[in-house]
Amino acid sequence: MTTDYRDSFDELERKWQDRWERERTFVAPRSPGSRRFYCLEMLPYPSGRLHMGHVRNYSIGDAVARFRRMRGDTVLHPMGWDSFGLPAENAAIKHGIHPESWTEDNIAQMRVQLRRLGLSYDWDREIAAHRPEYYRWNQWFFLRMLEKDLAYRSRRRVNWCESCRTVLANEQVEAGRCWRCESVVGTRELEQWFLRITRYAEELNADLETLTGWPEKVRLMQRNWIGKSEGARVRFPIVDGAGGDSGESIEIFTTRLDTIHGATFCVVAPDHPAVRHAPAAGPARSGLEAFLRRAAAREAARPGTAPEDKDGVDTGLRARNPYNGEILPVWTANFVLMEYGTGAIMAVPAHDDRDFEFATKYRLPICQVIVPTRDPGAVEPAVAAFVEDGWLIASGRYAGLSSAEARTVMLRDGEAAGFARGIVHYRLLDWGISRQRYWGTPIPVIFCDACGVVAVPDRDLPVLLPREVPLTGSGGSPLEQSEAFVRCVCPRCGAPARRETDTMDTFFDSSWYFYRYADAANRQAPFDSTVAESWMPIDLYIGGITHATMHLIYCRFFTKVLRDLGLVKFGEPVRNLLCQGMVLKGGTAMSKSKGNIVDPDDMVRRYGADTTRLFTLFAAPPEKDLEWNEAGVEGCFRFLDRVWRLFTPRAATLAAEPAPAPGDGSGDPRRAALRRKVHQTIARITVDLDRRLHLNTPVAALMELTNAVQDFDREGRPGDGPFLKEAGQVMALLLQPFAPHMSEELWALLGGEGTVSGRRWPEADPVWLHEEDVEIVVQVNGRVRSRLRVPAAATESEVLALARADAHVAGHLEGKSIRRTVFVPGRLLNLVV
RNA sequence: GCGAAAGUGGCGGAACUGGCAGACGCGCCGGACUUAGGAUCCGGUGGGGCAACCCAUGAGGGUUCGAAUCCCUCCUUUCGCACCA
Repeated sequence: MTTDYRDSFDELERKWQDRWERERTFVAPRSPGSRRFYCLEMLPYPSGRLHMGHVRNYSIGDAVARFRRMRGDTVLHPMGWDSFGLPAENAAIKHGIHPESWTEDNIAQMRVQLRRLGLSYDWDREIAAHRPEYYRWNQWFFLRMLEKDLAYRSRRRVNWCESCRTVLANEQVEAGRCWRCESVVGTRELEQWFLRITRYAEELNADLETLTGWPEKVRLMQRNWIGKSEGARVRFPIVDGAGGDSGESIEIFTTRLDTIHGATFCVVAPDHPAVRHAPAAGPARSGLEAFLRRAAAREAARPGTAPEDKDGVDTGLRARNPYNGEILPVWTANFVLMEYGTGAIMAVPAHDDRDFEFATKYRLPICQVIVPTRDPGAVEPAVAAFVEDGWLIASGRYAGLSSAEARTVMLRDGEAAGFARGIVHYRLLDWGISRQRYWGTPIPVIFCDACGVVAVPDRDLPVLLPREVPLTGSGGSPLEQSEAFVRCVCPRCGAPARRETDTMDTFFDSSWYFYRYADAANRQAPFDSTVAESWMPIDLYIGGITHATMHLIYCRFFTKVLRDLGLVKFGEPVRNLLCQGMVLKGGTAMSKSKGNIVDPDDMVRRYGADTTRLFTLFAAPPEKDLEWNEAGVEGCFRFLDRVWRLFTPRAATLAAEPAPAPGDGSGDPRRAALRRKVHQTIARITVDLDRRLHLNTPVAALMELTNAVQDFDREGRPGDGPFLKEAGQVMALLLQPFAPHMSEELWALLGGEGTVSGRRWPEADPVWLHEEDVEIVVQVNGRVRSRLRVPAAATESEVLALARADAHVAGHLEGKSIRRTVFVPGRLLNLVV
């Protein structure tokens, strides 16, 4: 007796989940053999509830992991928790729960949810960032970086989010707003710990070239973020009223040294030191002060955003262009930023859009020195800046050179004369990791009045986060309130000392966690190098695009540091990166405030894990956004239901049938067609998973196969058993990546040996892959006129003869002569008349 | 503004290196079985004539025997960056 799929999926899915766990099916060995596959999904923050974005992410990863396992790879597929961070602390403040219990409760809940989805994780390797056995290694890495001068302390103006009451790294400020709470970010001057990621700027940029398994989009975003620009610094001496050197100078940064003869003024940032040296008296003075007030007011109103209009004023200072001796006025204006380059520029209105706009507004001279062709006729007056490279004119002895040549030659001359210096500039800034919050890794340093900043010795790690700390959400670092934590003795001199009370940015935690998975139980070291190297780099890393310039730059940086510490031999942690799209409902991302959340538990309860997973894979290709559609979920459920009804009522009978021999059925067109479909489906799905990472088309192929079996079965005949059995067993095997529970159940019912999870992926029998008869499309002048069934091996002349005889074709050939024929064997014949 | 990606039925999406456009699913229409059906099964489903043909992959042009696919121009959408010198 059989039951409805609707009544049995829950029990069935739980049964297989229990069995996988009991048999430790997905536990990976300590080190893999030659064929390994590290399949990783970005670790979640334990918010307490899984959302559909997680389900999609993990369904994609699980499909790949299960497929690779069946293909014979030793697969590492772990899961863990990015469990430090602000929400736990906020929950503690709001509800009076300790962040630790809040976090652990959430983890427990989410683990249950993940298990119910039947994801093939090796839970033995589970990690959680907030546990001392994990974060002690954060501290250990920090100390290594301190030794290498990769971590340093500096007083700086930093981004400050008032709402989160903490510092933000540059990467965490998006258009002037906090990446987490979206409130406007201000600045504060604070002593902070920084990681010298800029030391790796060049390598981080150059190695992007080697990341061929990454989406172009992410590489581009990183390239922009690193912002490499090659140029020169040039010193412009400040001259006094008589034209003599004042002894002062301003240094400008330019990437277009070739245009320097066209400089007609200089511009410094409003907060540039030179502004303070502007003449103290004279009519210009009041204008300057008014401008500085305007700039300050604008900055206070909308910090960190670009002003709407260019605004500036002549400082009264004069500078000499060292390349041609020309005396230029020095302006200060709101479009020049102190944070970039030297905070000062030479303005070349003829060849820079911003300079052009500014010069036009203030009627400053525009002087053309680059022309688009080597040999221009008359030079037209500029109506817009010509910003491309070209050839130099009006540039003294450099006239006639190309822009590129000129940059090289002029830099060399300027360096020889001592007023220019070639530099490579990066937009990337050092990573500020200090956070004035409780729920994070304590930074392992001690301040001693006598010895200064002292590193906590390795033997004293971990520096434990004290449990009882008042959390109010206001004031400085919460750890300052814990006397027992703060007071310590200096490890160097033994005098009373104070501990650092800031904690680490949680992005530190997630920058290396994938190494820990490789050797999660290690108590002596963050990981054993040999073991980690046997699994790393990650073969496929799956997550959202949101981390393109944060996590994914930090973790590349970290791996380069680990390499330089001698812990690993490679410099890039991720071979292939898949950025999956978002899950939308009604065209926008699901969110509580919009009230358009679809609860994964609800879906699993109503349709089961298989259906829920199947839908997330089927409804859209992985990298595109997916619109949640309940009717589509029903469709996936119906598909599984159909598979169920097709095979389970007679599973016992089929189980007793023999498998068809390799050539069986070839004499019977109906049976041959089914076997062909079965084997073609194997081939198709294998290619899609193996080479293209397409997950929606394999599901479609499985549906087609089901339809074919249904059609075959409609006119069932005695002796069909072996053929149905083959189809059912192949179906069971191919379903494993997409609907693993149904896969196992079907396999078991059809008398399959062992479990599908423990079996090899099926091989398509080449005999059934090629069709004996193929349909050839006959075109006349590129338009389809007929279709012919011919033997696969038919030659051009044979097909041509058949085509001429075809009534449809003949009608279009009447009264015309064939000028040319194009024949694609097995595909098409095009007659050009 | 700069840069990137993408535009295919009513909808989600197929179409490997240029070779049958619309696989598969949803929705819709018709039918069967039914007391009933939002279950299941069968048939149909890009548009126009409804027959043989014509028109269709954002718009326009080009290359080609042949273009959703390659090239050019434009439009739209999404994303990223946004005075980066």
